[in-house]
Amino acid sequence: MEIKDVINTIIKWDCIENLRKLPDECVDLIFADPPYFMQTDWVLLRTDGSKFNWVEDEWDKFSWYNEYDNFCYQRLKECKRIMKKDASIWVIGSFQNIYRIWFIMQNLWFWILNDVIWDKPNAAPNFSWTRLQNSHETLLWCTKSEKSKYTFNYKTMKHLNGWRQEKSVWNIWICIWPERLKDENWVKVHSTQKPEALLFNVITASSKPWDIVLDPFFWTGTTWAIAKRTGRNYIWLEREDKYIKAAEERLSKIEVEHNEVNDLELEVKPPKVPMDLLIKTWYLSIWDKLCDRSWTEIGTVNEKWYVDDWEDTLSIHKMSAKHLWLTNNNWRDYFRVFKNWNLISIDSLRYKYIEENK
Amino acid sequence: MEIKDVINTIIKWDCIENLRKLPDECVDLIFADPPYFMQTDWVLLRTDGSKFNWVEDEWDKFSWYNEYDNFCYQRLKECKRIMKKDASIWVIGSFQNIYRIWFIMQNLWFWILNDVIWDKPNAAPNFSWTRLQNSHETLLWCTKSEKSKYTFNYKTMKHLNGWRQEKSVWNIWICIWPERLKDENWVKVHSTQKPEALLFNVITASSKPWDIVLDPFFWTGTTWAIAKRTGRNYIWLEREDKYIKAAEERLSKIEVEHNEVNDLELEVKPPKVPMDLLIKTWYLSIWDKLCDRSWTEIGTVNEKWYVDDWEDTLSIHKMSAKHLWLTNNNWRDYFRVFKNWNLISIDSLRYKYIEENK
DNA sequence: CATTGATATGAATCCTACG
DNA sequence: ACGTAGGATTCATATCAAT
Repeated sequence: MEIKDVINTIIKWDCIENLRKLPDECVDLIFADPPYFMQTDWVLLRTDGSKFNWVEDEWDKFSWYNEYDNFCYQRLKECKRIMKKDASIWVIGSFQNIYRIWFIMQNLWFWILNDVIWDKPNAAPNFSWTRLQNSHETLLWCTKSEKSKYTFNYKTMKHLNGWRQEKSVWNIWICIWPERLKDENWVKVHSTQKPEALLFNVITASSKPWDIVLDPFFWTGTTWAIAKRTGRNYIWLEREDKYIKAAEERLSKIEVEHNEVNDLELEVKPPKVPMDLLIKTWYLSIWDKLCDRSWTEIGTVNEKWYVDDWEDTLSIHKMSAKHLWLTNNNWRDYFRVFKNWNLISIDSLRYKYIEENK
Repeated sequence: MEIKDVINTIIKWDCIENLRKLPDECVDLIFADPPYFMQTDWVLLRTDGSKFNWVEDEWDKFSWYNEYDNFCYQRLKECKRIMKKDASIWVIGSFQNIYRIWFIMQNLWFWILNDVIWDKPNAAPNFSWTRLQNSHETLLWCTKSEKSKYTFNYKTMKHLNGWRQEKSVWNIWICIWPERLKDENWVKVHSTQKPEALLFNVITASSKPWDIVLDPFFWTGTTWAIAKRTGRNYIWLEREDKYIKAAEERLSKIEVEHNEVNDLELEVKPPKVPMDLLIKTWYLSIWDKLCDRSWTEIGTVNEKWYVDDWEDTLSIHKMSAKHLWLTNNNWRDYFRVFKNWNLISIDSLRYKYIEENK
């Protein structure tokens, strides 16, 4: 089976068997929403006597931890296999399952980047008064290995968060009508439909346009709806007809939206301005005297862009480290140059270079 | 060793050996703050060249996962032994360790009630644009077994939360000066001092006045400061002199505060006044007509304190269930009695009985 | 005295291209 | 793969000095 056969189409199949048919290292992002394993054999009543519609679907009936562990292990193992080298995976769960899941994932040598809390301001209340209202779920954001050069769109997320860096706690409303899918009898199609805002955050934070996104569990297609809208590709594994029908209808209404967020226009990396460039362009001259910020003379820049003090010739980092009594130093703002009767930091020369050479 | 020898005093000892000396089933509440097993073996400098100080203490050094797992397992096992039958335990951690901790606790057959997120609005930022800012920690609230009749002060927590149900996400500031303890050189005494607000929530939610509170790890005594102030007893295990000194000084300044929260005055349970008592004392009469809240007559109370409708004789719960088309019902407020030309709920008769027969 | 600006700091698996 | 050198970066809050 090849990627071109499965991309951007809906294919009805059983999850695990066909996951196994996908080629190695073929997807960039996985969003996995395994069943939650809630052990609710009892009927939970509201205090007014009406029945609370709990998760009671057939897929949530696992009689043993072992069975659940094995279920997740098999799928997560396949996920790891089909992930590209630098892909990342998000797994969502609650206290009933997420701790077991991360234990399984650690055994598979996934590497965790963050555990993210989905804080639900409008979560269902606790009717029994016996515990705290369970108002959050947990997402694990992991890479295939410690060495992965994963995608993280820092600036885009910062932009979406009012220009402050995005935190590990996300305040997002749970899915309600009209976003919530209902069937012809006005019954919700799926008991754990995830809100679009959550998937939007996941996809925006950790994927690029044209990346291939996969959801290995068989839900309502929120993942693919957002993947399509944000201009990502998707592989769609779906098992049950009723879900396929709802999702197809939903997807047909969605068009790709091009904008600065979806197209990652904010992710321009700042240019690096190395010492030799500053010297070549005469922002810094060989034999310029370097001082620290209190006008103490340290040394001069030589023709190899190293710094000479009275006894050593060292890289700019090693030299600042030496004078700070450290073994290494990355303090970019340590050195000053005497120019126009002022002390100017090398960093400000870099900014000047960038400003004047746009 | 007996409880009377260790209660409300500071005892210098090595943690695990002396935990083993405590008798079985002697504490009501445990707050455990194990080392987080941070694997930070590099140096991070701020942009001004200063060093970012994170946890580098010896107590967080473990050779590998199994050593850490064993460390936690030994202590949590002892915790379970010394917990009273209905005691509960809170364990705090972050993604580096909390998933391993819960795996260990599941193997010890602890029963989880909630995982609580401590959302830190003023957490340290992420300096390097590589991940989301890690702005939370996780607490696991567990009982010794599924059958525990643990303490949960629902109404008190609701009161503290603006009369809304307390959630599983707590927004609490990290501990800063002046709350943060400093030594004579103005250096923080401990790298991981927990804020008092967090401990206050834990103790208030899950313990009663005079309960015995234990913290099996050797920190700055925030747990005991709050335990003392809220009128709980404590057992204090401490290892290092510098921590003992700081904590003793801190504790000497604290006095028990009596108020409606600490004394749980809001936790008045709905009165348990059985039907027969209401009838014996003439708050309710045999043959009184029972209605629902819309004046529809349901039936009458008979001499055996059951309810007769036109066809059945059932307990008060089964009867309300029948009329609500349910298999069972615990809605205490369903039935009304026609008295003085008003409909009065049976519950309000119970309150009246309690009020007039104190 | 009020306001402003510089400085300090907190349980964080926190860089990357090149040779 | 690994070592090395060079370059880029943070948020909320509190304190304290300066204006």
